[in-house]
Amino acid sequence: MTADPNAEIDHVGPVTPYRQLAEILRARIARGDWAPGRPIASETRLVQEYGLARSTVRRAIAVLVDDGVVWTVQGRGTYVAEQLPGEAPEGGGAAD
Amino acid sequence: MTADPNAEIDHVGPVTPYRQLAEILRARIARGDWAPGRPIASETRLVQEYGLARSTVRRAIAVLVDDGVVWTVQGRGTYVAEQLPGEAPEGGGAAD
DNA sequence: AGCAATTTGTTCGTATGTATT
DNA sequence: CAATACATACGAACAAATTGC
Repeated sequence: MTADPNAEIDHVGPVTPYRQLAEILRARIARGDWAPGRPIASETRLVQEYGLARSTVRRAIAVLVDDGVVWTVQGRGTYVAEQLPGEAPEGGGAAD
Repeated sequence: MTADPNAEIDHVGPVTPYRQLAEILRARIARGDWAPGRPIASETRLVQEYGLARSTVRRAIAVLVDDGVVWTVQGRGTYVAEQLPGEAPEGGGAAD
């Protein structure tokens, strides 16, 4: 079961905001909001979009970095991995 | 009697973790792990090193701040005091 | 070369809720 | 009930890297 990419943050339920955001971002990437090799929204942008503190946004992103879904470059941004975890590398051919 | 600067946190004994950490850090400063005027390890680092919650680490540091062993600056770090409590100021000369 | 804007990295300050002792 | 400990969240300041002018 994947998260709803259009979901908003629920500050009441049992799931913490940073976990919610991590799954939302994961869903948005899977949906194609940001293509592999391209940067996702900046932390500041996500702060504004989801009404969370930057530290919370960073925590959510850290989850995805840990999962290999994105990687970050200081001064540049956070990029979607070329090979998403669980995705087969390009080229459908069988090995030699 | 001073604490063992190489000690780890004992979650079983009667001495609470934050007090243990305070004494360990005090011992490490006395030993010279961090020189006067220089920053000690960050809270996050200590959290990882000692397997404690940040709030517990902060509580330990608060003890040392209270004792004048260190002082903290938001956004910068926690610094070892130039004149450690109980230490005579430099220069052996008599006062004027 | 310098400067400003943007963006991520790091750090401490504070508060709340929950659980344990 | 009080003290302790942990997880989470928001806030603020500063540092470092990148980019464009």
